[in-house]
Amino acid sequence: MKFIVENSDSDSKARAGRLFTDHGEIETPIFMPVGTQGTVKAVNQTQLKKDIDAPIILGNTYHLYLRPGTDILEQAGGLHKFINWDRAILTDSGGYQVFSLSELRKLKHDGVEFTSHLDGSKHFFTPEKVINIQRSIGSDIMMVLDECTPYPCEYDYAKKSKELTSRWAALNKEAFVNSKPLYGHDQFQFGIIQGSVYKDLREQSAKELVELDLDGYAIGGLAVGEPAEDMYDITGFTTEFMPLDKPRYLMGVGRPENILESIERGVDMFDCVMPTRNARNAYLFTSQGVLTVKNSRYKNDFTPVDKECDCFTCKNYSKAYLRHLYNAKELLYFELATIHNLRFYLNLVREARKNIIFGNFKEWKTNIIQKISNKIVQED
RNA sequence: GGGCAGGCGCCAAAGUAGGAGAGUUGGGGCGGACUGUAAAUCCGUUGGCUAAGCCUUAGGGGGUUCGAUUCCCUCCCUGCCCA
Repeated sequence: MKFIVENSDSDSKARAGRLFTDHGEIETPIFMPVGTQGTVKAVNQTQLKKDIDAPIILGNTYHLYLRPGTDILEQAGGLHKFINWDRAILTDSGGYQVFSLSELRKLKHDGVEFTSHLDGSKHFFTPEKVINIQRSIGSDIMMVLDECTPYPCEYDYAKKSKELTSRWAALNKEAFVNSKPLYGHDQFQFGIIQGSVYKDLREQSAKELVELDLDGYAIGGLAVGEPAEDMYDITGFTTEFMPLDKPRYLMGVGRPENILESIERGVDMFDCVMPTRNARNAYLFTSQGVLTVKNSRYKNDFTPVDKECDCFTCKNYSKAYLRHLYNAKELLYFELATIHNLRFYLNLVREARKNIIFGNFKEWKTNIIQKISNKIVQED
């Protein structure tokens, strides 16, 4: 995989890079909208391109495997064709479902057994199987199977889990080498560094994965309930052991301020359900702070969600209208709110990139975080 | 005009063969949470006050009773049926 670091910030580890895939270039730092089931909830692919301008989105191996299933995906010619998306796709392996569906799975030495949340059927995921499914999906970036540990996590468990993840990663690599893309475009594979909040485990995990010479490396198992300071600390510590010339992906993160702090610590890629899920739950991000648009104080506020925002929603509609749509349970609400939040996230990382290139990332970051992380209480 | 069935908190209802209590369930309102999505979900709250207590409340008024949302009388209102 070709990845070039174009510019590094002088007084932090922040970098501006460019990632090349057969489905387009991705300027980093980047935020990748989550589209678990082959759709970023509430918005369509044209909106993702035109209104949000996302160069890459996520899909999920576990969910797509259960439904529609690999046979349908293969008949469709892969996920890109199936969902009519010609930009990049990264698929998570199902490792997060090991965590989030913990009551429905059993961890084994060689894989994980899931009880489908859809119909109760049993399925067994191994590193090899996860690669094969992702071959059927045809994602540009495939993630290795891992265990995303919960928080808090005992040291001994974190150690065992990290060992499991490293062992699986080697098997992933083997399956990767022994298989081929199905649809004529290249696919790459990222490893996932685990180790909970324990630095020695993080270091070992990073080294073990780097040894496998994968196309990129992710930091997993963070943003699962630990204090933000721990997340920053572990992130900054872990990137020290990640190759400079490969993309670094912090999985599942996060709030806008989390992303900026992690960019400072050397991370290039992010994903999170927060902008999409929170949009659906009336929580909107703006340049002046966060707001809950369902609150009664907005019932006659006919100004845009964010005066400084250039998104379709802010250019055309008011907070009062969004609040009305939300309260009336109108479907247009989800679309407008999701467009706004995703545009905000993508604009934020684009701005971060500019400021890294300008060389004043840290100063910009400090100022912007102060503005965007407060809760708007007064009318602005 | 007559008969029958009803009127319970913002709304719609449940319940009470008289007995704990501003009191059940939905909805609505209000507030909060959400971090590699089992999430258009979940949680809290929703009479008043001089608030670990007190006051006022089940269509209005009156009665029986130690005690009434529940029983009786009367008036008002709603729905259905008959003239």
